[in-house]
Amino acid sequence: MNEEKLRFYKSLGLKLTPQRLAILEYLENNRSHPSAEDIYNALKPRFPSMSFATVYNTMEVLVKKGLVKELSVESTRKRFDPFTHPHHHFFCKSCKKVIDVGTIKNNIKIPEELKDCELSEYQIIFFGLCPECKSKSKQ
Amino acid sequence: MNEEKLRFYKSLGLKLTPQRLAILEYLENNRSHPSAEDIYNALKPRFPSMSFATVYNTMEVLVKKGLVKELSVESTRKRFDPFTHPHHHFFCKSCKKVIDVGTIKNNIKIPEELKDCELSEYQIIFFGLCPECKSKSKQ
DNA sequence: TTTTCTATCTTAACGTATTAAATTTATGAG
DNA sequence: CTCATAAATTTAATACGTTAAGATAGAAAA
Repeated sequence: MNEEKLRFYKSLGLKLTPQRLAILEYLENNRSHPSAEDIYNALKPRFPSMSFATVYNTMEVLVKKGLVKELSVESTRKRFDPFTHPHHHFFCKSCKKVIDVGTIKNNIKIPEELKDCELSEYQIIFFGLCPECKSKSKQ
Repeated sequence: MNEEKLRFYKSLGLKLTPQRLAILEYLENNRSHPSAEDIYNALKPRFPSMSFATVYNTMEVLVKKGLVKELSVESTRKRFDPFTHPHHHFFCKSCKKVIDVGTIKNNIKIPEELKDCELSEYQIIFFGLCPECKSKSKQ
């Protein structure tokens, strides 16, 4: 990771521990949608003493800083999205894979019902079977 | 609950036990978005022996039959929606309340990325603070 | 009514997320 | 560079939501 990146993370008020740097590195240019366990497993080899608490703590900080988004595609566990540009998602009900979907052309109008709410964002989630699971289910 | 409703539920192949009838009755004309616990608490007074397993089992059946939808607004617990007409949702990050939003005028085009997927539905979820939590946060 | 079959209940286990306390570490001031 | 401090990590325990298995009860069918 280069100097500029390091300065950037520091400028956010983040203490740069080896574990955090490893998590940041893992997330950089990562277009998957890892669960806490995915992150934990990925870093375990390099940091055998690493705990889930560290993963959750770090991810909470990163979400607050806007460096990562939290997905609500599953109702049993958190999924994180390191790609923060506006986009949407598909969720495969069978294999739990998430597929990125570009922004939807027709821009959504803010519904009348929400005129007194403070809106921060919206997500569109498509549900179904990914190509692999689709063909498996037809056998 | 009237005869017609009973016949309808039976026609779906549902065995009509008192607990199920109570859950169905609770859901009828219910425009909230209960969690399993909400349902459990609502029925506990009438059915002190009722267990969570029964709630989950029944809801699973109802979701399969299409009488209830499962929402993915929270990543730590399930929320159910007994109102199955097409519509979308707002989720308050603070009090976890869900607000219904009518269908969005511009119909969403199926994204190119998903052309090989088998799509079953999509959800649009707005996130932010509901009017109450918004005013509280400004004090 | 008797039999069969399914739903329910209880209990326990599971996966995931969160918390508290004690220890260790990064950082900035001196 | 050393030290003091605040912050992060570790460990362990705990909370929460969900699911599974076996025993029981109850509804439907004959």
